Amino acid sequence: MTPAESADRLPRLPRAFFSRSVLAVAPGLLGCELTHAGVTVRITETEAYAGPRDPGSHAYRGITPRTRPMFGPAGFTYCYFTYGNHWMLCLVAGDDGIAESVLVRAGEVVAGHDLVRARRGTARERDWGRGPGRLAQALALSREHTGRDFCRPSIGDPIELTVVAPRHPVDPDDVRTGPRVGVSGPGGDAVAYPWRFWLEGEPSVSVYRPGVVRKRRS
DNA sequence: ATACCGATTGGCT
DNA sequence: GCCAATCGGTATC
Repeated sequence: MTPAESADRLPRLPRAFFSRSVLAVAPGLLGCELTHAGVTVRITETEAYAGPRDPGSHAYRGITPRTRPMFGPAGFTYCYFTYGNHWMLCLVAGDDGIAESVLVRAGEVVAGHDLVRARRGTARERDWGRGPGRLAQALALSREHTGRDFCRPSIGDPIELTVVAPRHPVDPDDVRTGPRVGVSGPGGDAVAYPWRFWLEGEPSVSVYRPGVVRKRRS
């Protein structure tokens, strides 16, 4: 079965799925299958970022050209570039005007192995989607994929990205939560923001790394 | 116009 | 475990 065929067996998750609170959407994406550019991954790790009141979010300082998709309706992508090398994939959640999004941090490659092998170079298979930068590279996502409607792609401007429900149900006992990875400042607070979600025992889940402590810019 | 920095990764010790 | 790479976005002057 080709990746496109497997993705087409199940309907896309509807916009209503993403229009809920990001704290429901982020864990709800675990086990779901994400397909883009010939590759399908099973999502194993996500993080929630919640609006201008969340100091760990890019939306904390208000709307900017880069973060604009986050302030729009659910069901759109927010892709951004960081550290001079890496693209990240976020899926916008919540209501229009509420800046919420889910960072897709890791996934297990379930289709399109040959494409991923070519895109990820010498990396071991376990590392193909282990971390948000690696995952975006496996899925061939970059600047042209931000701000795109993946629930109802517009005619003539297709984004070939689909998210479908888990092929096999996720056991709730396998879902773990903890502090977000690499978030500096108060947004990395393990008690106030335990907004990282992952599937226990999955080799593709990225390693935890605390954010660097630095004083908050005024 | 310029300085600072990051929701990371890969290579090396 | 440690650290350099690398550059666009954002803030600041």
